[in-house]
Amino acid sequence: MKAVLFLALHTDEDHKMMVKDVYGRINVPQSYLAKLLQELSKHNVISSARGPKGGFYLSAINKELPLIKIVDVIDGEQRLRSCLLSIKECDSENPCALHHLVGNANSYFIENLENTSIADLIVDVRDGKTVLPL
Amino acid sequence: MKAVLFLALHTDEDHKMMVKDVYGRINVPQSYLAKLLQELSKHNVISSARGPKGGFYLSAINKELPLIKIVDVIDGEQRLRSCLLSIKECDSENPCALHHLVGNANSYFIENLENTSIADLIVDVRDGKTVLPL
DNA sequence: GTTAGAATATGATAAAAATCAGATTTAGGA
DNA sequence: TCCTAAATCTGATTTTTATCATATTCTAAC
Repeated sequence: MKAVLFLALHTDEDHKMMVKDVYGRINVPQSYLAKLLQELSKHNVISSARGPKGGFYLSAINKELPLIKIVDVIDGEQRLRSCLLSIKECDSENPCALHHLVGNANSYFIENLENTSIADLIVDVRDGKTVLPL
Repeated sequence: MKAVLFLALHTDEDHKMMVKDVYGRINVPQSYLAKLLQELSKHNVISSARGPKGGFYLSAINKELPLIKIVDVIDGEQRLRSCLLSIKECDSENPCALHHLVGNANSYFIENLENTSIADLIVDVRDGKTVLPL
């Protein structure tokens, strides 16, 4: 997530960045970051170009993607969507014991991830409304 | 969490249960469950008695404990309380890029864990309002 | 075309979390 | 008092996740 936002902030089709120029800026080990970015690239969440002048970057299309894409690719679609007690049939009709504790908090969060694009976030960062450190 | 709720439902000072009678009911490996229960017992979230006629159980006092205690003992206090981007200084004054996506969803959840006791949950289970399977 | 610089692919290692196993302590009952 | 049944303690093993290393493929520029 940090890496994608960082790339969104600093790259586009004409300005790419290599892993070795990113990992130090966001405090993520180089090799791990490389694997994550490759995974995101493979699933077309971010873009990449090989060879000299190559690197990772976010195209205009990439930047319009909802944030949930990043989560789904890296952590899997179940990560945010499964019941707290891992009960398959848990829903508002047949709620598990913890269901009401979450209430709509989780779906609220998921919907935000679905309705917010990468571009939306960097607007706020550029405006100084939010921060993206380390 | 499942184990504690299960114990809350089936035990008290006069009716204890051993790990071997619990793990199968909640689909948790015996040894892992044993370690978790010992940890909870050590921190007085649940009660235990050694020797014959011994076992784990929830005292009346245990049952009045807020659910957050379980999370804090097992996963640590930071598990639910740290910023999504792991930024130390992230708060509403100085929000990280993802801060508003969570909004009050997380604090809503945490407050529910703080304000709901184990006993509160088993009332609903006993009334058939919620389920506690596997 | 050749070279060099980048991502990509693949598998190995390290660290963390989950799980297992066994020795130790405690307590109830004969 | 002794035996047995339970939790407790400790460390080992397994599994998962994170991290590393390296060979391969692609591509821009000369």
